[in-house]
Amino acid sequence: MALGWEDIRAEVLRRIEARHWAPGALIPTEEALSEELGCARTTVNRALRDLAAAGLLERRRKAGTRVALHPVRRARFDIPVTRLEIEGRGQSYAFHLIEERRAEPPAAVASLFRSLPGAPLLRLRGLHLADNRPAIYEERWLDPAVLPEPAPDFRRISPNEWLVSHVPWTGGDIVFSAANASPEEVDILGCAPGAALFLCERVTEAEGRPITSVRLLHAPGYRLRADL
Amino acid sequence: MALGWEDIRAEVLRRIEARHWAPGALIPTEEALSEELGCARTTVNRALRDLAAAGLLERRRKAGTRVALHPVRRARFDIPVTRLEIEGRGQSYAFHLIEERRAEPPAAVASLFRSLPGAPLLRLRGLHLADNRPAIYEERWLDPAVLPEPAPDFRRISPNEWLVSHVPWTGGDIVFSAANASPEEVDILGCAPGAALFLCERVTEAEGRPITSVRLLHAPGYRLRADL
DNA sequence: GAGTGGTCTAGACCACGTT
DNA sequence: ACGTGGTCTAGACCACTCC
Repeated sequence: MALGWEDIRAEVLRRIEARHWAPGALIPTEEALSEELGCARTTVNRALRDLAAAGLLERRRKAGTRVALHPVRRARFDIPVTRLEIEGRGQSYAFHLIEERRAEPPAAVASLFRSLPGAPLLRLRGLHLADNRPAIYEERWLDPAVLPEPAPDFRRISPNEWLVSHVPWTGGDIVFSAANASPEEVDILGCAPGAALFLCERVTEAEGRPITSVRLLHAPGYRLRADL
Repeated sequence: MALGWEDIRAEVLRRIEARHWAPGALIPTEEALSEELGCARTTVNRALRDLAAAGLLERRRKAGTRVALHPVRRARFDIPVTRLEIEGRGQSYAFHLIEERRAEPPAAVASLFRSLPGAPLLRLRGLHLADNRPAIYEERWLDPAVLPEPAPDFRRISPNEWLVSHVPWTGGDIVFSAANASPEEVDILGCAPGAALFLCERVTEAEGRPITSVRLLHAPGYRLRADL
């Protein structure tokens, strides 16, 4: 015998899909299921917890466990270091620093960082190359407080890679959208005028404080893959 | 006392961020940690399993647990039913069916569905409206085997919503990209010629077999938000 | 108040993969 | 071969929340 929690999960999933338990309906308690299926309640708990995390069940103490009425498709994807993403496609990687200077950020960025007037941020612009062709154009604002003395040489290591391996992050936001290439971006990325570019805007935080905000413009043809 | 697994996770996270355990370094075994921190090994296991799922640790039997060398940013987002997504923004929702017919799919789709020649799929095209303005143009191929008799009326309920609440899914793929609007899409979405559109291509499977493949073109201005 | 899920414990066995 | 993580068990207590 020896039923594992994955077996229990499979059985519960089967009953949901067979509409043995209808959407919105209450399913038996963990204890009842553990008796029926012949395993410990802990094992049932593990299985139901997993299905709830996947969005198929809704659980509340005392109220019990229900089959989700509107099963949410919850997708996940990994955002690797840009260098590894490119090398993972079998291409060679290079980073070209376009600009590095201290500057007053625009109002929107300043309010995000809650930075004081007169305390400039670090402005970084650069280009990630795959097989020596432009792949991603990056515009970044960075809180200089996270930099050590002496500061890293961003001509040798991209801000992306340096940050990932030197500054512990605790969370952040990402927004994906599409944008037509501006004349300057056409120039930098070598794409057609007005080409549709995949845009990723990311704010990374550590301990509740924004560390860096970055705008990543991907050359035409970029695809972001995720699993359901 | 009564340390919970979240306390253990917090302590381990603290040591990683304080570089008490360097990236790539081996950390103590579950048993050693449980003794040091004064809890059961199960509790340590739960904490380390969670950190591994978040991409901060790498675990292998016998080899032990290491601090990830290149912490992967693992992002998650929910893909709700289109109607709920639009209504959630406080806008009114409507769906307009443009086309519904049986047809032989193009080769790429046919091979995906492993469908036999002479067994046509259902071709659906429609427009999701937010506040009576075009929001998402949808082109879909659907395996008619999943439809009941009589078939649902897709003029009243969008294929998206009907599928989510009637056909259990077990997995799938999503690919996001950016595309310039074609003349036909300009016409349907009422956008500028060549506008950059956010494109979502999704294949949904049940029990390892593709059920539906859909191409969703979002009107300009669409943003997909995710959490790190 | 009482029912249900959330978690902890201590011990045990097993699977895997490095050595 | 053997060390490490993966999991199961049985029992217990607690937290939340519905009634």
